[in-house]
Amino acid sequence: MKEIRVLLVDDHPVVRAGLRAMLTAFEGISVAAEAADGDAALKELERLRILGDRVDVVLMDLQMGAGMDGVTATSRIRQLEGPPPVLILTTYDTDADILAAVEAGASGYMLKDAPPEQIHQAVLAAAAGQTALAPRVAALLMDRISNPAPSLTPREIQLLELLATGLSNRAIAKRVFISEATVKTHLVHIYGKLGVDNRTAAIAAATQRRIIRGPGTQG
Amino acid sequence: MKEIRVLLVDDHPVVRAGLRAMLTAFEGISVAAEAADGDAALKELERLRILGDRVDVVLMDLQMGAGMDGVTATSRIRQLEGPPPVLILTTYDTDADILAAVEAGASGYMLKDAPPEQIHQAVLAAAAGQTALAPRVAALLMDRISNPAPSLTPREIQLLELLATGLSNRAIAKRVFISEATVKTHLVHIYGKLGVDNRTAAIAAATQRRIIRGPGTQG
DNA sequence: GGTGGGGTCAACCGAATGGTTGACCCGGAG
DNA sequence: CTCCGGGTCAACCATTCGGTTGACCCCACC
Repeated sequence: MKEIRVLLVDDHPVVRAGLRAMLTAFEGISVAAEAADGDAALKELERLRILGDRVDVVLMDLQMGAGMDGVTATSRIRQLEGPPPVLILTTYDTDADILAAVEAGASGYMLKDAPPEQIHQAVLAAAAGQTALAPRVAALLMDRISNPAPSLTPREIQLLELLATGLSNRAIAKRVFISEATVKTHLVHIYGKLGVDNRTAAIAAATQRRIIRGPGTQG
Repeated sequence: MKEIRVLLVDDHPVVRAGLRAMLTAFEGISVAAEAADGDAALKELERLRILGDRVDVVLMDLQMGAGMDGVTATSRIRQLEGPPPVLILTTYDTDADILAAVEAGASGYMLKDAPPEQIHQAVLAAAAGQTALAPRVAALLMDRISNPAPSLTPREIQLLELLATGLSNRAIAKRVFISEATVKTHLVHIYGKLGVDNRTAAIAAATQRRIIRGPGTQG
């Protein structure tokens, strides 16, 4: 049986070391290379391709402090010729992350607190071209299918972002050159789509669903 | 020179494996035991004590999915007789977290994305009874000293966090078993300290200054 | 034994927000 | 062409929020 060669992508050296130790403890798995962000991952893939080295699975973290984030890295990788399956291994099971990753072409989604054997199985499944979802993630996806995603208009998202900066309705109105009445109209629509009934809850909901970046979340 | 014996406390098997691999790669450091949460950590310390085993440093994650969280675990450990120094190793550099950890008796605060050598040095420093702060954390503290610290009370921070989840004054009042009037009083104090004049701006300001984590940023 | 800070609460008022209805314009889909 | 959705605006009203004043309790500190 061929050995499965894995590319680790995570910005934490600690986690990379952990994955390396954990995976190499299993028979038939080796770590081809490591990368700290999406850019480095793509370069590593290119480098290994030139060397004629095989990469059977990319193990990717979604949250990365600097550099290309996991979702865009995933989609970039999937746009290569004969791309390796990308298995997401992340800390959070929050909503939009998962959808974004799946849309980007991820073939699996595991959580970091999973026991080693589960991660092992997921890597095997991914290498075999199958899909591997953590139970919690699977449940979340099912939930999301039943609950249709609210699609906000660009204008609504714009107002939502201004909202999150702490501006009042009047201030928002001045900022985008519309009347306060219009701002309120938009907000009502936004509340309806997000299933909330006040501005702070809207910010919380929108941030949670990654519709906007949280207040103060710069960079 | 005596070998430094470390107790790892982290709910992620991956991270524990990583720390183990990373630390044991250095001379003079060994991993005495591992624990997945605060409860287990205390039990491990007790068990090792009975066995006559030494623990020179506790390496503790703050965020733990289930079981006792890192801050209370830290204070519990520091209440033991001849307690080992507790070195916090976590993902976030939020103010509230850091302050709480320091108050609980942590002797260091490192971030998980730190390079191995930095973590190594921090463990050595902690074992020697010194304080070790990640550069980013140290910078944050310095910044806090120069910048007239808004110095919110724990209660105010608590309300601020609830505020950020989108709760109304009444809902917050119910949640913490106080009257709506009291909530308003606290909010007025918070607005004053943050230099804002409404709740959304307070959330934005508090998030920006890392007094709280942004809405939807659960971990 | 004050003094002060933190936490609690009530009553009050003006301002802002939430929510509704109805209306107009415009551009693209059918 | 008609219909519909997005965007704009006005008027209205109930509710909530923002802010003040004054008060009480408790506890740590001097």
